[in-house]
Amino acid sequence: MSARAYLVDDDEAIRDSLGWLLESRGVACESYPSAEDFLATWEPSLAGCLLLDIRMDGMSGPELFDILCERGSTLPVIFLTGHGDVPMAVSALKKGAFDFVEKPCNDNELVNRVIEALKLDENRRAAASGADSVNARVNRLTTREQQVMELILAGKLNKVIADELQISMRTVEVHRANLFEKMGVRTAVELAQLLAGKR
Amino acid sequence: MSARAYLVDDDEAIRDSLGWLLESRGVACESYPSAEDFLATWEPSLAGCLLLDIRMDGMSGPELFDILCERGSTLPVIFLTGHGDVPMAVSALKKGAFDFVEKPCNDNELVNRVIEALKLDENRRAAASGADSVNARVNRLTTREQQVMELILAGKLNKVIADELQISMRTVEVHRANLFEKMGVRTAVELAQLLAGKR
DNA sequence: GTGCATATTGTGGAAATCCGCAAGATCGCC
DNA sequence: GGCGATCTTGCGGATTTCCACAATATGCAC
Repeated sequence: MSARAYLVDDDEAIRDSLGWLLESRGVACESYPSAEDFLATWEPSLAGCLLLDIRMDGMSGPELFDILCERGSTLPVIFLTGHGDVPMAVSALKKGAFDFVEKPCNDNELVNRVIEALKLDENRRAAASGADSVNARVNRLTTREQQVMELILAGKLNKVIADELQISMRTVEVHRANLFEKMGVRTAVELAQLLAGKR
Repeated sequence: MSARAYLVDDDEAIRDSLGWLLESRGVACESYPSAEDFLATWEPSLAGCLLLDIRMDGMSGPELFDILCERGSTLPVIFLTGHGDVPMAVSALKKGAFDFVEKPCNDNELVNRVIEALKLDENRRAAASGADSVNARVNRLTTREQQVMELILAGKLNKVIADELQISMRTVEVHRANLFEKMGVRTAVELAQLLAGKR
């Protein structure tokens, strides 16, 4: 499923006009008539951004946003509202909403925001995939190799590691070489930088 | 100068009442009748938070905020406004304002926000001082030592470093030992972790 | 000129790392 | 029982690091 704008609004006229606007600017778009409908479809891999009406029958926009956040969604959310409400805007933005715009709004502005949001999501996913590949590599390490890695990252010498793990230095050397191989690094420094901030 | 709430509002009545409210809750407070007055006093070392009225004679709150941001201020800013304006709230928060509250507002709420803002600033400064101490140490390194450090962080062996810098291995060893000493680390791994994310 | 910081190099030895070669033990799975 | 993954160890040599001792050169500031 490629990246697209997910539009959630209970007003069919708005879904149609906004959907047409976005498509006409080259932004793929998918519409949902209720928060519940979108929530049923949502999964963490959905990429793109979310255009969310505030007031809807059933679940409100902010309620959906809260639930998605709890479930680990990082989808940038642009709130749409017909009735200006400062506290709600403040609350939404402080919770991490991408934007909060009042209807009616300038078409160009809105499309630009959507494009910005799509770009943000793309960048985030690119960064996360890097982290994932590192995690995947860490998980391929055997238990012993992970233990040795911890001690290497603590800056300890092989002899000290051998002592702490109650094994011979030679064994430590073997684990060390194997885990470097698996992690795709050639020195302890590279390893430290690869895992910077991950422990 | 200890941390405090800086209150900027052109309405003397509000300065007095808000100042009294904050003081009565144990929050040190300092008032300014105009954005220009505060700007004249401001310096990067000012710690605490800023309570900023939107509409004022002369420079407006958002204008002051923009200028402070340009000058590198990290002071959390709470905007105060009497006339709800969603686009302005959105703009302020997206630029990094801490909060945006409408007057009149609940006293307890406001004091709580101020306390949160003060805590945020304190945490930020604590984190920054750690980073600063690292930067200070880096700055104490000589040019050559910094060059050698870069290459060490690139995971290169002393012999390679010697080759690239066109100096003897022995000299690299000397620089290496000296910079480790100055940076307060004992291994290249510790060095890499100390500078994680800083280059 | 003197003094200080910086940069440079050499010698030589102790300590540590890196690595190929070889091999034994355990454990779970088919 | 056999196979594969994992953990383990030893030997020996090449390579690298670490460091004390010793020394020369340059440039800047007082």
